[in-house]
Amino acid sequence: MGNLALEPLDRPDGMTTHEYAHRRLRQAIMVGSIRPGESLTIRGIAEAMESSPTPVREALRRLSSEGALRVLDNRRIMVPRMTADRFSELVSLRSVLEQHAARRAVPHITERRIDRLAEIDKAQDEAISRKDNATALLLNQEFHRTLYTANPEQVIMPMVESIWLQLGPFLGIAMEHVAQLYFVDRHQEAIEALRKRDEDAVAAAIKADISEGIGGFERAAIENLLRLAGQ
Amino acid sequence: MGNLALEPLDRPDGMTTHEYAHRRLRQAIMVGSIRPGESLTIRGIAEAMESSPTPVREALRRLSSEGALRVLDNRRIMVPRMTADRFSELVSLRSVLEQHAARRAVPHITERRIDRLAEIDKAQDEAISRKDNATALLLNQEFHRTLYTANPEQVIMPMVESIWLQLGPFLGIAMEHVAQLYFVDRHQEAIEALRKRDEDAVAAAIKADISEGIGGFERAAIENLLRLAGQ
DNA sequence: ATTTTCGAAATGTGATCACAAAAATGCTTA
DNA sequence: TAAGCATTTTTGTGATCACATTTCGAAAAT
Repeated sequence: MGNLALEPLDRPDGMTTHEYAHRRLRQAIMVGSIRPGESLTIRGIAEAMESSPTPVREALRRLSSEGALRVLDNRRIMVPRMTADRFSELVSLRSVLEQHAARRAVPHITERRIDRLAEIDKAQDEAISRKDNATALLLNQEFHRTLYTANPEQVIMPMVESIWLQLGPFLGIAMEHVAQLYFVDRHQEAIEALRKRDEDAVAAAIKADISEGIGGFERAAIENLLRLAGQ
Repeated sequence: MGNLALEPLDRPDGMTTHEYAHRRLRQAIMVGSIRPGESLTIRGIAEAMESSPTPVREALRRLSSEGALRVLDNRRIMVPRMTADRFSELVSLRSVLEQHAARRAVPHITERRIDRLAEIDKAQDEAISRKDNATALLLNQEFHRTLYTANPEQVIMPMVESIWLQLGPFLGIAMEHVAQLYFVDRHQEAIEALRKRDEDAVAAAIKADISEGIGGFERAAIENLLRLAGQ
């Protein structure tokens, strides 16, 4: 039904349609432009991106495996609704997972990569100071991703991305209803710990970054926010 | 191509073909009957289970999101090969993830469920004593799953299942080349800790269960095993 | 004997169609 | 006005087909 708010995305040559559909839907879910609870139709998406059901279905299956979508008993597909319990579960898992990812990255980190982290952090600070929440959020993700992908063996990253994707829609709602997002910056602390190759300190910085950042949402605040958004 | 070793699986009424294909392939990968490195073809699978490419493709996309399959640049699909590094990464992540899952389950555990855990553990002991490795492995999974699913909020379990799935093919190889699998039983310890609702003790039991169990594979042993299997 | 080349077969991909189930709509009835 | 019912539309699903790319195998050339 509703005309999806699917911003056209850059599509490199040779990218298959189902991969493109996956990327585009993923992006839309991540920034919260598909509202939780809203149900998606295969034909609707196919029409919106001028393709056909087959590749769209593949994209939807992948996204449901990634936790971004939920398949109901009626086979209807929707973005899962957030609850205070689910939020708490997601945040605590994110903390544990990312601390571990950070620890496993430390032995592989290079000075060059640490420099890149510093640059990303600087760009994020600038985005924050000009109140560009969306960009700041993206740069925050890039900071974390750049750290964890120092580890050449990538089994954790897809799981971290899955958590981000599941938290995304709620953050989208939060950004709509909260005047100014509160950004924490434990990144500098993490960078200093990385220079010393101090695993414990890096993990501690990541833990603080998450618990003081997204983990800072009080239970009552979450329920209030969801009520405001009509969820 | 190779005739897939796809054992027919029970198919409940109303189960869609793509879900059935997913289950069947998943099972085959989990027990290692599809060899790592062997490449799968969509048409081959479709023919083997007497269906058509469309639902098989959906199943394959899900499995690749779950880490069970890897899509190569040539778009060929295969079960990823194990390496000593990947194994270490998987096991350490499994430990962290399952300790956390166990902790989050404790507040929701009931005496009835603890009783069920005791029953599963007993059945596993029996399977071990009659050297039925395959059943023992399955019951071990069921023990862990029964514990973690006490938590009604299920965001961790799919990730744990993903880890198991990625470890599965290697365990299959191990079972072929090792005369007798060494099973640890820290389950009794976990059960006692659960009766006391002692989170730390439960987590410690799970950690020990994993590090002494699958984590007991020495690096050299893994490489040796892989060489034996022609990997 | 090894490498190269060229045609045939196999394969991934995406669009289309038919079918059955589910949802929506409009009408009738209490 | 509200509830029940039948019809129509929408939707998920799975099979089939056409097309482009890749892979494979045999023959030819070095």
